[in-house]
Amino acid sequence: MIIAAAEKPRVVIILGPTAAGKTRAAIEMAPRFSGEIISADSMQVYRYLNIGTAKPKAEEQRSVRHHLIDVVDPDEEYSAARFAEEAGLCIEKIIAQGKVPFIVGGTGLYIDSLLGGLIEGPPADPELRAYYKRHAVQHGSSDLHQLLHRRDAAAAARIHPHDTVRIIRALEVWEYTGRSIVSRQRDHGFKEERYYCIKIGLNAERSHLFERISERATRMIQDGLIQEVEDLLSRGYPDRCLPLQSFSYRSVMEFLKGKLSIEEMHSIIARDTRHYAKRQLTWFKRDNHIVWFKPRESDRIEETVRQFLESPDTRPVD
RNA sequence: GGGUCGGUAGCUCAGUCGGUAGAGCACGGGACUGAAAAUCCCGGUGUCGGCAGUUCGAUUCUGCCCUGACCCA
Repeated sequence: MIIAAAEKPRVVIILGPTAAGKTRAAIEMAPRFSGEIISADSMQVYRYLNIGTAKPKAEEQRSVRHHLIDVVDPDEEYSAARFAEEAGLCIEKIIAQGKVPFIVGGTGLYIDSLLGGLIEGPPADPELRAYYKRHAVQHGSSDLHQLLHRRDAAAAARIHPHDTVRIIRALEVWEYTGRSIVSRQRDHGFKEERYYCIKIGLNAERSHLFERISERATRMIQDGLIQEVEDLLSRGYPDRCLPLQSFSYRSVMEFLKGKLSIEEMHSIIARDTRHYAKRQLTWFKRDNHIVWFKPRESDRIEETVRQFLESPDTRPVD
């Protein structure tokens, strides 16, 4: 008896730095291939954060089915692991309907953990994290790094003494499993390959991208970003909660406290967004499976997606 | 017209008792495995306003010019 190898689910990924035109491209492409969109954006999962996260507008979300937008409240926790799990379920459902999943977003870690899985490890322990964070504030992050060094020297060697977030995660993994986070990372490398995918990268010339970022910041303010923040605060969400600490929102709160003029607020939002775009590009650059396009190259993108969807399931050669 | 204080990196400024200069931010590069729009690391990119003088050597001292702010007329 011959057992045919089960084909891996086919998914289309659209990724790239912020403001490169991913949303637009996705809304244009998905209907042509009877696709549904799964947002891979760590901020668009939050309800009520619409303008500042450049969430697709209501009518855009109606034109194509969207998933993993507005799934948690702003004071809830979300994580790469949860994303990978939920996005995986969405993919199953979409494929069961004979449709094509389009994963669209700029959160590189989310995309990689969906495609390649995360290392085995304990979930976040908020109390433990708060405890170590206090320690770092009182004694300095280097002191916390010393503590990690005593328990898990291999992890300490790979994590910078100032990188509090990673020091804490390494300690968390150590305490729950008694094993080093690095021994797990070493062989993992997001290599799992759960899906057969094409990665469409969207990017523009740096100067052009920066112009788009500045224009978008202007538009967000015109569209009512300040009101959005006031609404969030009046709903009772504390300004400390994670999504409100993200770049578009924290500057608005500084403005509301009178610490920034509106012009300063705009330029700081634009600056922080530029920095973010650069970090995203650094993340994506090391992935040589991405096929890069400029914004507005719909025809070429469509052609590439079509070839991928019609091709037999053979992995492209590196 | 006279006077005072300025002109140094993209911006704000420091500095050189004469040996061609350095901070913050911007900007560039990088890391990243359950916080990732988070967190962190590395990098100075320059006719020192212009021209002349003194000097072995001038961004630094002198003179003139240009230019900005302020003050007096």
